[in-house]
Amino acid sequence: MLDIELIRERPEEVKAALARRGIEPPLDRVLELDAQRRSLLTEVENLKAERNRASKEIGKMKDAALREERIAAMRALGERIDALDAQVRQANEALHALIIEIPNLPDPSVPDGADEKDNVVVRQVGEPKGFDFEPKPHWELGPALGILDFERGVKITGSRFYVLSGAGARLQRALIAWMLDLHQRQGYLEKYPPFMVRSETLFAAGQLPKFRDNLYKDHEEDLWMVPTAEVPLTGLHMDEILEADTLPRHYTAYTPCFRREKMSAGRDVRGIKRGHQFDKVEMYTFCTPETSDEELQRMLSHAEETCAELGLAYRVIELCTGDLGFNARKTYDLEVWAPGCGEWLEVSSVSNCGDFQARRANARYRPQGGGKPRFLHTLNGSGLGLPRTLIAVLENYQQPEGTVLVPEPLRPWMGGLEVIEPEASL
RNA sequence: GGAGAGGUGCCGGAGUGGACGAACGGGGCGGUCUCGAAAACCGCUGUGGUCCUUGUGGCCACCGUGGGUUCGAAUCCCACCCUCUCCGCCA
Repeated sequence: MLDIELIRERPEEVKAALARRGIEPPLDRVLELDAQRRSLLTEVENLKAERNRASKEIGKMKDAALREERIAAMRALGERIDALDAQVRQANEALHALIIEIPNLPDPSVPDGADEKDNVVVRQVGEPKGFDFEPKPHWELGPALGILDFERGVKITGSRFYVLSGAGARLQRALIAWMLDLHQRQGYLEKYPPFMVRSETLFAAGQLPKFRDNLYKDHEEDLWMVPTAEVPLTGLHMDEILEADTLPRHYTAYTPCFRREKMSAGRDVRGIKRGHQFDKVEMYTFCTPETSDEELQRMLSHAEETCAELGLAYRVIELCTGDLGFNARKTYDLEVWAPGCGEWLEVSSVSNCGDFQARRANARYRPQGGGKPRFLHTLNGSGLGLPRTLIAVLENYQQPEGTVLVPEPLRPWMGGLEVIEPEASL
C-alpha cells in the first residue's frame, strides 16, 4: 500500500513512477476523496469537541430544567455527528478501496520495459550442460523410473496433480531439508508457520483483495490456503513494533503452496512445472529502510548459492518495470537450465517490497535511540521452488540409460543413494 | 462439542455511566545524591488521525473486534473472535 501522504504531497512523482509500470491508476480520484475525507473530519471533530465539552458541563449541572434543555440540544448535535460520521466512513472506504489496488512504485534503478521480453539478463553462471545423447524431459524420465505418477494424481485429485513415489518423494524431501539447512547456515531462522491463514494476513502480504481468484478458501471459515510462505512470514510481525537492534531479521520456512492458476489455464500443463500444489523453501527479511537494498543483494546471493551448490547452470534476470509483481519495487529472478524441456525455468524470485507490505501489515520498528515508529522494509525470495528444482535435477543429472545421479550435497538426505534407478513397482 | 472464568497501557493489576488516556505497582528513560555503583527521592514514559499561528501546540479517536443504548460508555445491551480451566472426542 502506498503512503497517502506521499500521493498527496508528490502526486506527479507517484504518477510518473506508476506510468513506468505501464499503468495509470485513478490518482486524481484518490486525491479528491482524500481532500473530501479530511474536510469532513475537521467538521465532525469540531462538533465532537463541542459535544465533549457540553457533556462534561451537563454532568455538573444542578438545575433540572436547564439540564433537560441542554440535553435536548445535544441530541440534535448527536444526529448531525452521526450523519457526518457516516459520510467520513464512506469516503474512507472509497479511498481505501482504490489505494489498496495500486501496486508498489518501482525502484528508480529498475529498467524500463513493457513485459518479460524487456527483462535484463544480469549474468549467467555456468554453461547449460551438454549431452552426448538426447536428454529426456522429466515427464518421460519420472514415470519411466517409477518415481513420478501423473495418472494417479489426476485420479485422486484432478489435473495438475501428481504423486511422487519412492526415490522421487525422497528426493523432494531431501531438497527441502538440504535447503533449510543451507539457509540456516546463511543466517536464517527456521520457521514452521501455519499453512492456512486468515484474510487479514493475505491482505497484509498483498494477496487480497487483488488476487482472490488465485486462492483456495475454506467454505465455512475465514481460512485460506497459503499461496506462498511469504504470506504467513509477512504476517509474523503484523501490528508489532520491533526494536531496531533486533534488525535485520532473517527467516526461512518450508511450506506447500496452493494456487488455482486460473490465469494460466492451459499453460504449462505438461509435467510438474505448474501445479495447484507445490512445495517451496522461502527466505524472508525484515529490515530498516536504510539496509533493504543491500539485503536484496545478499538474499539474491543466497539463492544463487543454492543453484550453484546443486551444480546447476543458472542466470540472473532483473525484471523490468512492466513485469514487476504487485508488491515489489525491485525483483531478480533466477532461472535454471532444464535440458529435457529445453527451457530456462524460473526457480526463484527475490524481491524488495520496501515498506509496501509492512504498511499493509502495520509492521514497524522503533528507530535506534527512540522516536516515532517507522514502517519496516520486507524482502522475500524463494530459496528455490521445489518442483522446478526437481525438474532441473532430474533432467540435468540424467544418464544415457535413463537413471539419474543424485547431486552430491543431497546424498546425506537420501541415505547415501548415488543413483536413482527404476523402482521395482509403482 | 459441553460447562465455567476471562480479555484494560511495555508487564502485573484497579476501574460497573460524567473528575478515566485510564489509580497503584513493576519495568524503561532522564535527573538529584555518589569517586563509582546500589539504595532513596524527583520527573518523564502509548498509538493513529487531523488542524494550524510547527508547538514540551489544539482537537478527535483508540480499554479484544463490530454494532447498539445514552447529552455522555473501559463501565450497560447484542453478536463475534481469542485465551485459560474442567469434561467429552480425536491424530
